[in-house]
Formats: sequence, structure tokens, C-alpha cells
Amino acid sequence: MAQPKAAGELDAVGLETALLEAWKQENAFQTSVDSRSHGAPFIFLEGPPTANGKPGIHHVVARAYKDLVCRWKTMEGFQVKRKGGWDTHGLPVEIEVQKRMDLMSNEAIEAFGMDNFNKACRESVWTYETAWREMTERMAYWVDLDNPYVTLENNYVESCWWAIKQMFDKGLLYRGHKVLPYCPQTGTSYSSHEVALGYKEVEEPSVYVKFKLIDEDASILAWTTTPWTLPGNVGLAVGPEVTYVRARITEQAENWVGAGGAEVGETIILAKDLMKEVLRHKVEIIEEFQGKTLVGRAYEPLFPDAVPRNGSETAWTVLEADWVTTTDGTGVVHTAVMYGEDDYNLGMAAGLPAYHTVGMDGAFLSGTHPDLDGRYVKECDQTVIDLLSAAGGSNGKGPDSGLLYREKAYLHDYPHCWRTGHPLLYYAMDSWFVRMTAVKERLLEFNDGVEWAPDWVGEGRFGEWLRNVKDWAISRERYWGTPLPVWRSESGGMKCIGSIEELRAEVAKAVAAGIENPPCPEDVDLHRPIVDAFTLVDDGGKPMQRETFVMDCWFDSGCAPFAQWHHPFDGGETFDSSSPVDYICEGVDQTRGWFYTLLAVSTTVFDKPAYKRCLSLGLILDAEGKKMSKSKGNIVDPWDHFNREGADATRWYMVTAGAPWNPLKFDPNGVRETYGKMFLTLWNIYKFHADYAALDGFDPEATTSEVNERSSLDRWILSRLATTAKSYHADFVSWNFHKACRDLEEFVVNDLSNWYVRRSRRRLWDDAESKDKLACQHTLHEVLTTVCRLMAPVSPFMVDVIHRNLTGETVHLAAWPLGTPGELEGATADDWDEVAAAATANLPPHDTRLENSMAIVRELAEVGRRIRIDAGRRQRLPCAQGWIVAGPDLGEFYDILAEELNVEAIEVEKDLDRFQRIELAPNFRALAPKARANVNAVANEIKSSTDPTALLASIEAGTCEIMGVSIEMSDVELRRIERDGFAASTVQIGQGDEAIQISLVLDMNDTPELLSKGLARDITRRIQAKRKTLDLEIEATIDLEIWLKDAPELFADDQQWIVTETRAAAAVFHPPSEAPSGPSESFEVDGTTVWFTVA
RNA sequence: GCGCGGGUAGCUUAGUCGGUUAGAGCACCCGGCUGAUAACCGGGAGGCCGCAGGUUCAAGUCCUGCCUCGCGCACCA
Repeated sequence: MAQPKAAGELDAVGLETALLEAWKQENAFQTSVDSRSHGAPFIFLEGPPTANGKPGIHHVVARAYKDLVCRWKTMEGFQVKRKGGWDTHGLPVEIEVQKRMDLMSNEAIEAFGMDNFNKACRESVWTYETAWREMTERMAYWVDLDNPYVTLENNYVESCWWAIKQMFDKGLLYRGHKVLPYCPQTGTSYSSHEVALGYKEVEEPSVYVKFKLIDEDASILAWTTTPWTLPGNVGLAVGPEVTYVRARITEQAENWVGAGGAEVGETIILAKDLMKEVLRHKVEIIEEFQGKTLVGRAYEPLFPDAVPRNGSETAWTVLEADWVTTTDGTGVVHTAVMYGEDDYNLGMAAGLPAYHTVGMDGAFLSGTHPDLDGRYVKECDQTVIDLLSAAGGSNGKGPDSGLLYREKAYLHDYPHCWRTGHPLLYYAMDSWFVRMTAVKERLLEFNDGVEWAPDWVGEGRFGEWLRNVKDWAISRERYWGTPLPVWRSESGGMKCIGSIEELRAEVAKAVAAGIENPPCPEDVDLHRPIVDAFTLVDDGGKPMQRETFVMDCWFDSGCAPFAQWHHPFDGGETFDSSSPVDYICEGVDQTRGWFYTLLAVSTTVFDKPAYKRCLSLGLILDAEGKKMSKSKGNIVDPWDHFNREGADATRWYMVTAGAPWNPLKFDPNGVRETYGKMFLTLWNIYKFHADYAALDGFDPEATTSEVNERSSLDRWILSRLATTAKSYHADFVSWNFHKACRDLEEFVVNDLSNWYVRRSRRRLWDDAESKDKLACQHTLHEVLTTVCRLMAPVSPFMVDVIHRNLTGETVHLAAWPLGTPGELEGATADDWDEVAAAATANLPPHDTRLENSMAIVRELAEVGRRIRIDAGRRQRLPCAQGWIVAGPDLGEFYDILAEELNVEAIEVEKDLDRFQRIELAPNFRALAPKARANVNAVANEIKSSTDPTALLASIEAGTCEIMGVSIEMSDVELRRIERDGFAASTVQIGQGDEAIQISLVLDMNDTPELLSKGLARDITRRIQAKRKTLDLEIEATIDLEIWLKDAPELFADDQQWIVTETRAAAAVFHPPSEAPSGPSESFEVDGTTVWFTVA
């Protein structure tokens, strides 16, 4: 039923686009999943891309690896459902819209109307959906885009709310402060990811400030790069173990630059290590002591009215903090509670007053200082410096020299708003947190159970992150996102809403309590501002407003395992039976992103891991090794390659270019190379088989050919196929897809095309039916279908065309050649009966001896060419005799060898010494323990022996001793090398103990018969080339005329051979005296001139 | 600054437990082969294996330090 049709010329792009159409018609993806519906499930989870930018080549890479594993597992008989997904919330979407609509501040958005804005966001999300869908389809990433999960949909949001409520009920969700990078111009705090976009190197004034101790006439010196935080100072931190000094100024400084200074006799306290760097005055050290002795000492506030004490006993005293170092500054850290993370944490722990001196607009609050109130902090650096450097300092009660010791320009990277370019302020803000620190042990435990590829991402980078886990600041002061479903009353009453039903009930309750509310229908849209409008009541009957935050959009995607099914509102079974998922795969940049939030949500909500296997992909760089980014404009458009080399070559290139977790330098030339090398070769192999199969009406099912009756060449390629397939599979299992595919490519190009097909060509030319031809066709059929199946997960197009034509069935419904464990009774994605699985494999028999022998044959064929080049004997001139010296019996390959070497006869030379001499080389591994320090000297003795034969004899006799070391056979390696003066060459096959040296010797003597044959071959070759340039059909016949000059005799047999080979219907061989009268082709070979005409 | 991963030929890269002469592809040059393709074969040129030190009989491989690139964290007084 499956008689192959002839294959045409290759048009990769046409082939792929036509096949896409066929797949669509056949519903191929769904069919491939459904056909395994009885298989064990293998759960894949798609990490949702944000569809608010055009997809680039880096997206293709990630999708290629997702697809690869899913297709592979499907072929193994597992049922691999693949639901698509879209990440639709969050700042990237908002910013896209803000840019487009010129709404660059929160005020602008609110003036525009939050409902309008969110509507625009909702629409904006789908701007690039088509582009994504087209890319996804074109690259043949099989995923269900018709029923994706979408994070903005009500069902999805409702599941997120449910999850938040679980956290809330467990006490894992709390409201607190966090110091965040904040842009007063846009009124937005930024996530670390966004902050990273805006670092700029800037030079700013840094200041060394004297904090005057109350109970002593001395000052503690502290340093800051942000003078605007000084009015908020309420503490000084010292390292308890750090050594400090009390230093007295002994002399005025010379060449003082800038503001500040000190009087002779003033006492200054700072870290000993930093004294030289900081102090510009000559000083004497009065005392050295540890930081802890300073703790508790009180000092005078710099700006006495800026911050109220509010009963704090620790305010304006010295505190200890173990993170204080002496790498820069003075070893004393000025602490302004609200404007630094460390400061804030220290302030909370020590009970410092937590008051802002700066408003949300970035200006000093009124009451800070008359000269500062109401001014933008970044413009006040100089004013602060002036106030402090004035005699007595800002309050006039400091030392005569003022409170400023020095100012110094300081160059550093500082975060700036990547939208407005303004410097960001670290600012303590209200925020909601998930208490990740409470589940740290569980996170680590679950992570240990994950199979990471590569393992160091899990143990190293991700493990490190988890060991230092901090509470997750999960709220954002934004508009477009999953609203935080917590309502709060002024008295602190709180309620977390976990479903629409609950929301409606609470609204009803509030209405019943007399609070007006908008209607809350069953399909109420769970977005701002709609949900903001509901006022609920707390248990005491007090009105509660929603906390106006939205969730970090990473929280949304972290909920994907269950929210995609609308869990638990769908009944809960789907998630319960598909958790944790078996496989996820994303770029390594998701380590702290999705990989983390999946685990974080799963751990806090379900106390369970989220995934079992995680493939973490390396970054995609451009050909120069730079990260691909929109701003650099170096993004490669996947369509460039889809439309030129096709998706197959693009995908195969990506996988073979390096390990999946290594950064990939995407080189467009590499795709071209892959196309030419792998796919064109594969196609031509296929074409060779299919064309003759069609011509001969070959039907693999109607005929049979017993493998053990086939030629050794057939059995060899089948054995190579089995070997390659097994290592291919093993590499897949260990995530080494690159190795697997490189080896398979090597097999296809080298073994299959360059040897098997080349050697088999004549077998198929034969018009007559023969057992051998049938054997060859069955062999090609088996090898090609198996190669197609192996390649199908990586590059699904061409192999499907080939597989369909050869077998009548799509490769995507075919079984994995190494077995289908997923179909086994009781199998799971993690566990199956190995023996039963092996029985489902379908591979030809191994024959290691045959593989080894053929390796030698091929080596010898190459050696023959080398010998001829060295001896200056042309390839087509036959040699009478070739001798093989040593090596295993290659008798069954003599015909191949004779043809490859172009020799009349092959003989095995038993007398090794006739053509070979020996050399001895030391075996260091064996020799080193015996000879110890003398190993090199002993080795030299062995290497440089003038009579290796005699040396060998003495070693064999056990009487050899060099420098006191007795040498045995295991201490040396014996090498056989051709003797000088022969047209010969020696090769080594194999390594170590199994290595053998084989020499090939060619007889260089000419006879008239050989010269005639050689000439005939040269003439034939020229005529064949001519036939080709004339573009003749293979069956077409020609009329031939040949003239010769200075030629050896061309015997009748050889004339006839030329006639047969060139399909000459008529041939005239002119006598040596004649020369052509009309136009003709001519060439010269070894002094002979040949003219010929082809008609 | 801390952590992770790299640095091998002009480019892309392989290199196992430390072991003899560091292997391949692309590009380049020369030659060959081809009813066989953009393929293939032989040869050539091209390597301080990032630098320095150490361990060792022996280091691309192990150790230490440094330089450099990428990523992540912190950018912090």
C-alpha cells in the first residue's frame, strides 16, 4: 500500500508551508495528542509570554525546546496536552499604553480615567497576538492556542483571588513597609527588573558629617552619598567587631578643597582602617576600641526639628549592625529610616522613629528646615552642604568648624527612572508581602526534588536565591493587574475575598448594613476600578475600602498551574491530577521570575512543589555575543530564516549549536550551514531511494528481505543506526539534545550519505530485479524511517514528508524507535517497567564487529588516497596490487576496498616485517608508578631506542631493565609503521589497549593493461561530465567519437567499458594518427591528449 | 562588591579519570573525487588552551590569585 513516489527537487520553504496546510486540514496536532489518549499523562506547562511585543528568535528557541520534549514524549506514548497561555497584566502593558497615549504619570492616567486606561490595556494585549500565533504555527510549535489560559480573564483572576485568600487565611499575607526605588515624577515604585533598565553612572557630592556626641567633646564621622537623607537621620550604625579610633586633630590641613573642615584639637571617631583615606588633617590617635563600646551613645540631631522623637529611646544614638564594613565611608553608617532598606530594617528592629522628611512628590515636607521645606530633594544637595558646613551646623550648636568635615565627588551607578530619566529615590512605602521566610525550609525541600537541567541552576543560582529568600513584596501601586482582594477599614479590620460569590455576599451584607454599593453581578469584572467601588463592612460593621494595589504580575503567572483550569471552581480534579507538572522550560532569566513564583505560590497555597523537571535555557545573543534587545536593534527576525532555510533548519541549528543551557550566539550563517549539510543531504538520500523505489515499484510491505541475508554493507548501516539511535535517546534523557543531534547529523551525513549511499548507488542502477537491490531498498527504507522518527521532535517538517511518502503515515503518529513506555500498563511520567519498555523498541540488530571492521575499511580507503597523492599517482590509474598489513580479517570488504583503492587485487601480507617496522612508546599510566621521578628518563630511553625490535624482544623475554625499572609489555605501546621506501601508510584504529596499527601498501608498477584501464576511466569521467553539462536524461544514449595522442594502448575491453558506462549507442575510436577535424572537447592526462565529441 | 557560568585557530566549538602529537566544522589556499549535493576526500596554513603562580614524573584538565565577558544579586552607607 505504501509505494513511495518519486521525490522532486528540494524547496524547503514550499515543503513546510504546504505541510502546515495539510496538518491544519488533518488537525494533526490534536490527533497526535488524542491518539495517545490511553497513554500515561506527561504534564507540560506553558510559561505564558507577554504578547505586547513582536516575537524574536529568542522566543523561537524557547518554544523549540518546549516542543521538542513534548513531541518526544508523545512519540513515547505519553499523552502530552499542551494548553497555550498569555500573560496579559502588569507594567509592561501599562507602559506600552502610556507611551502610545502619552500618559506618562499617574496623574495623567487618573485624569484620563482608570476605566479608559485599563480598557486600552486590555485591547493592547492583543496587538501582537497575530504575530505570535503566526510565528508559533510557522515554527510548528504544537500548542493549543485556541483554548489558552489568559491571565486577564475573570476565571483566571478569580483563581488568583482564591489563592491569595489561602495565603491570607494561613497568615502568610501581611501589610508592611518596604523601601523601594521610587520615581516621584511618575509616582511609581519599580521592581528590580525595571530598576536594572535605568542604571546610570553619575557623579554626585558625597559628604563626611560630624555627629557631635552629647556626653563627650567628640564627633562621630559618617559618610553619605545622598545628602538629602541627612535631615531624616535618626541613628548611626557601627560594626560591633570593627576597630575604631579616637583621633585628635593636631595640625590644620593644607590645600583644603571644598566645604567643611575641622579645628585643631577637635576629636573625631571613625574606623581605624579608613582613617588614612578619610582624614585630611594630621591627627594623633588617642584610643583604639571596638564598635560595640560605642553602642548606646547619644548624639545631637543634625536637624533637630525634622523628625519627632515620639518616645523613642534609641533615636539619635549609636546602634550596632553586623553588615557595617570598612570597605568605604568611615565605618559608621548614617541611618535615615525611611530611605534605605538596611536603614529601615535596622530602624524597625531598634525602635527608631519612622517618619518621612520627604513627601511622595519628592519634596521635603514642611517642618524639615526653613531652607529646605517644599523643595525637590535632589536639588537640595548644596543647601544641605551649606547648612552643615556653616559654623555650628544647621542648628548653630555644633563645633565652630561646622558639622561638615569634607565633601567629595563620588562616581557611582545609580538607578534612574527608565521612563523619565530622573534619579529614583529609595523610599519606604506601604506594601503587601507574602511571608516567604516562613516557608523557606519547604521551598528548599521542594527544590531538592526538582530535576534541573543544568543541575547547577537548581543547586547553585536558584538554591542560593531560596536560601536567602525574603518576603515577597507582592503589591504594586498600579492600575492594570489582578486587584489585591483585601478590604480594610480605618480601624484596621480586614477581609480577604476569595471568589466572586464571596464578593457578592459581602457586598450584599454591606448593603444590608446600609452602605451604598454599585450592583455586583455574577459576571462582575474583577479589575480596577470596578472592584474599587465596592465598600464592604468589617466584623464590627465599619466600612472597608479595597486596598488599592494590584498584584505583581509574576504572581499571576505563578498561579498558572491551577488558575489555567479555574481551580478550584471547576471542581478541582483537573489540577489535582496534573500537579505537580512534569516539565517546564524557559530562559534562565526566569530563575528569579517564573521558576520562583511557581514554586512560591505552590508552596504557600498547596504546600507542594509546582514542577518536577525544569529546563533552564541560556540567553540568546547575537552573532557578536551581545544580548538581543529591542533597544540595541539586534533582534533577529525568525521569518528571515523561516522564509529562507525553513523552520526545520532553524530549529535543528538552535539545538545543535550548543548545550541548551549555554548562551547561544545566533549566527545566521549557521542556519544556512545546517540547511546545506543536514537537510539537503537528507533530502538527497531520500530522493535517491524514493526515485528508484518509485521506478521499481518497491513496496516495503509487499516484499521482505531477511536482515541476516543482506550484504555486510546493509548490516553495517543498520547496526550503525541502532548504535546511533541508542546514544541519541540516552542523550535526550540526560538533556544533552545538542550531543544527540550532532551525532545523528554525523550519522546521516557521514555514514549514510557518504558511505552507504555512495557505495550502494550501483546496486539500484541495475534494471533487473535482484535480491541485493531489494535488500538495499529495504535497508534504506528502514534507516530513513527511523532517522525521521528520531528527528521528528526536533525538526518536524521534512521528516514528515519523507515518512509519509515511505510509509503512508505521518511521523507524528509513529512510535519512538526506542520504545513507547507511555503506553505501558501502570506507567507514569516518572516510572515504568524498563524491560517491558525495551520490548517495544524497534531497532535493527547490533553488530559491533561489523562496525569496527567498516571503520577500518573506510580508514584504509582514505589512506589509499593519501598514498597516491604522496606518490604522485592519479586516482583513476589502477594499481595492480594492494597489501594490507596486520589488522582483522576484512575479506568480506575486499570488493569495496578494491574499488575504493582502485586496485586490481587485495592481499593480506602476513609477514608484518616485510613492509612494517616497529616503534615503542611508553605507556605513562603503567610506567609512572614504577619509575616515579625517573619516568621521563625511562620514557626517553624507550622512545629513542635505536633497535626497537631488539628492545621488544627483551621486554617479551622479561629481561628488560632500564634505570633499575623492569619493563613489561604493559608498560609500552607497540606501534607499527610502514618501512621507508614503499608507497605505504600506516593508520591507527581505536585507542588504548585495543588500538591496532594497519599498514596499506600499494604496488606502483604500471602495465599496459593498467594504463589502458586508467585511460578508459579518465575518458569516461570526462564524457559523463559532458553528459551532465548537456543536461541529458540518465537513460539517454549518445554518439561518441574519440581521438588519442601519445596514448598507451586502449584495449578493446576498455573501449567497450567506456561505451557501456557512457551509454554510447555508437562509438568511434580513431587510430592514433588521426586528429579531429571539427570542433571537439579535449583534455590531457599524464602526457596523453584526448579529444572527444558527444552527440 | 558577592554568587553562577564562560574565555581553546579569523569565526563557531569538542576535549572523558590529569597521560604521549589539543580534535572538528565554517572561511581561506592547493590537490583530488563526483551520473553525487550547496555534498565529499587528501593536504596546507592558522593554537602562549585569558594571564601569573602552585601541586605533579606529567596540567587545556586540579588548586590559588588576577584579567576579561555574560548573567543573577546587591549597588549599599
